[in-house]
Amino acid sequence: MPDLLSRRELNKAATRQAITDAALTLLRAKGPGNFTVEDIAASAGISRRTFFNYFSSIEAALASVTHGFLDSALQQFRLRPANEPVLESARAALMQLADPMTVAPLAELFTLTQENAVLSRSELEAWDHCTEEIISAARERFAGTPGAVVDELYLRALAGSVISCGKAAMDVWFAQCGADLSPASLVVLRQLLIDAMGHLGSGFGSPVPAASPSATSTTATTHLNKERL
Amino acid sequence: MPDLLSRRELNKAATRQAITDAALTLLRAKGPGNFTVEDIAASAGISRRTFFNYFSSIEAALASVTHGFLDSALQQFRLRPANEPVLESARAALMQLADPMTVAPLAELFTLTQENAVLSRSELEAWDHCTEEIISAARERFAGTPGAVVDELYLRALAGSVISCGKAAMDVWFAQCGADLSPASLVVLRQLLIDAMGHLGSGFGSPVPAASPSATSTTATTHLNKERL
DNA sequence: GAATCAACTTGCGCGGCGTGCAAACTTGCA
DNA sequence: TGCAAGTTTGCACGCCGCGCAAGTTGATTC
Repeated sequence: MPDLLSRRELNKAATRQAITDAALTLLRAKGPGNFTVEDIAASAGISRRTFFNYFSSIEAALASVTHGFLDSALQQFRLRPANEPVLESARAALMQLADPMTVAPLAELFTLTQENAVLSRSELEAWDHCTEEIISAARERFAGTPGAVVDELYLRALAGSVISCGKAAMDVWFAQCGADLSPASLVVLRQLLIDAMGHLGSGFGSPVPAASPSATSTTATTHLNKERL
Repeated sequence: MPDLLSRRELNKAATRQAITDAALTLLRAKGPGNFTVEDIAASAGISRRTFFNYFSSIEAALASVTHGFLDSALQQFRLRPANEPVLESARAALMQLADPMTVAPLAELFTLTQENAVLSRSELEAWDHCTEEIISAARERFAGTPGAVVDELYLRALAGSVISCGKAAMDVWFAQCGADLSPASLVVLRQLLIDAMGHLGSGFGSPVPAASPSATSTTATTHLNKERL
């Protein structure tokens, strides 16, 4: 009993990491769908069977990257003060993650995964899982206020929308910037996240339509977001 | 030669239908994961290989139900006037579908699928696919107005949120009403859809029922508990 | 340290999946 | 009628995902 983390736990964590590393390496080298579990196992120095002790499929192994990202997003969300509006908490939580270290793995996975149906399935699952977690977190928050009846529809609609907007921002970012992780690119990402939350906070009211010539929505919506507080 | 639909097309449609019917029947009888492609093929009177000519997996075959539902939702959406606000179009489109005939298959699939991770994966894919379609539809709509620069973020965030809210309404409905397809239950569903779109349109402004006795959502959901019984 | 037990790894086997291929069979059309 | 194009089917193959039982490794106790 030397450490808080026993040798066993360390080994497991290391193995898990080795698997995802191997999977990512192979994904880079061969492209999606062109390698097998056996390849990953060999590359990670374990048996095929052991792979399945950790992940139920190749996609699951790769999706752990997304899970990691979303988990830390959730962690940030939970750190926000309970009396803060949910939208603002979400915005702040996402903001924390728009730094190179955190975003880089996800960005790479996106670029390697894009245009591949099989893989993106697990990605969808990861985002959905995160939605459920946010629902839980928000429910706990509301449950703190005494006598309140938690409106399940409100919770689920809100959480789902927040996630959708976060995802939309990511999608647009990848479409525009590719795997570019430069500071300028990350500024764009942050702004997209802010804008998306702004749209959501303002009920998708004005921004886009037709005639209005100027206002690329970037500047317009940030203010809206601020007013909503 | 005789018909607009050739014999070939009719046969294909019939086979496709036979497959999904067989899959649903087996799902009802044995539960998710407890039957094979071979079972479906036998039950549909075709070979295992032919099954794979139509669907790439059992889940895909079952998800065709969801696809059908969402496709008709999309069709309704496209029928709305182009100058109408997107949110209103979405609300109206979803409203059209809250009738027994349309909702029944989806409801059953939900109840049979719930609590099963493997199946819900394909469901997620179906919803995601619908999101992409809505993005296309909305883009076309905006592109119709000359000189407009279509804001991709706005589009994707909005479409994703609309779908999320629709899904949230469905989830809450199933959780509360189960597979109940009575008129009263469908009224509840309609109200949930309206409320969800309302939340979205108001930027999720009135946080949570809590103290505020106002608004549609509170009344709708409380009625619901009564009727549930 | 030796004994012990729980946790983890590994090889094996098995049924099922998804697909390329080539040989039948069906439909559309001249 | 006969040919061209489209469909179904059986076969074979590699891979997947998991149960099982036998090893191996890490922690605990005396």
